[in-house]
Amino acid sequence: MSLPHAILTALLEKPSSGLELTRRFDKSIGYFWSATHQQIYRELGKLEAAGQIRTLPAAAPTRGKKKEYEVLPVGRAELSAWVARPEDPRPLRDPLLLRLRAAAVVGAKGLDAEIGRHLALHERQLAEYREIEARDFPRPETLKDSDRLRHLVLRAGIELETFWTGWLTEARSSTPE
Amino acid sequence: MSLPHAILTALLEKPSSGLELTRRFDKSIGYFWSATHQQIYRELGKLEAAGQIRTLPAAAPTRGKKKEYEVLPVGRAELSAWVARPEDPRPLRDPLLLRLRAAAVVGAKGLDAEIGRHLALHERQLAEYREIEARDFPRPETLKDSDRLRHLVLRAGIELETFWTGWLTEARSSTPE
DNA sequence: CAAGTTTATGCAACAAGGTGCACAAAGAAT
DNA sequence: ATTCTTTGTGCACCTTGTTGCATAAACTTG
Repeated sequence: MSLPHAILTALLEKPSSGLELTRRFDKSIGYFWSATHQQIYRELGKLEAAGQIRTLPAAAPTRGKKKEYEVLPVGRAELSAWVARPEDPRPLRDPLLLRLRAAAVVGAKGLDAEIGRHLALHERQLAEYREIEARDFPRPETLKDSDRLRHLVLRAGIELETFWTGWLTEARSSTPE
Repeated sequence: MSLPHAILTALLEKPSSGLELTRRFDKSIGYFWSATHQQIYRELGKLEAAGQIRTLPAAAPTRGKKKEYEVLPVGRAELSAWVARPEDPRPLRDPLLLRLRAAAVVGAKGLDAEIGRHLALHERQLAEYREIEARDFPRPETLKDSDRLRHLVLRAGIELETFWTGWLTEARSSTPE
């Protein structure tokens, strides 16, 4: 139930078309809530039908059939209410941890390669987050409220990737075979 | 694509019926791959049709009676192959981080209560993991391979919950309103 | 032993996410 | 000017996960 709220947030930051949203999801909100373009188009249709967003007909800049959406007051109210709505954290669901557990039963043959591969991926993600932090939040103690929240979210990403790289390094050195 | 492998792992540790699996998922494998009983029954049917598991002879076919399953060699081979099969980590998907992001746009009213609630939940989970560690792995340096892998998985859980409690504590103290 | 509870299996329907493909228009290449 | 590519929207279908309900046997209790 979070995709519509992710879209509302993105549209409030800047009115956009479906494809623009898809691209912006790839680099900002998508870091912690990814979505394909089909998901986004479908959801835009639902949100429009529900009266939470509408298309901006006048603002079409030459591109073919492009449709730009903006958030209506009802949509903003819904998002605002959702921010405070109780919702339990999702239980952890990680295939790699499951694989270690399986390896404890059938043997860890070939697992070390996968661990190394994941380690490299997480190291890259961590580096990317750190670049964003250096670029967008050079002076964390002087942020206004909204930017402090954004920085907090980024910190979560950084700390999570830090955990993974550390844990995977440990795992690699202690995996049999 | 991980549920069948979770079930194969659980069945290799101990042949079980559907309901027994459901209960065991609630406390061990379910910590990092949860599943409802309907998911499990459906998957057991598929695995049996695929010839990876079979019912133990003693069981009767009709409704209401217990059916015990065990893993066949084909199933074990599939699980073993899956352990080494490349599979990228899933992108992070966390509604609470999304809510902070939304709060940066529409205001953080009521968010602090949710953060406090999540903090309590994660603290409880962390305490539970630590109890399991103290009970099952009192001397981590003397473990055999299979137990070292299980301990590694538990460590991941502990470190993840440690991250969340720390991050949420920080978030609570720096959330406006 | 009749009635209710617990244990155990399973179907139907739905919601959410994801893959593949179709189609239409604008711009670039030959 | 015709083909090719890119941009942009969207449908159809499939898998995974969840909710609610149905059914049947076994155990419990007055």
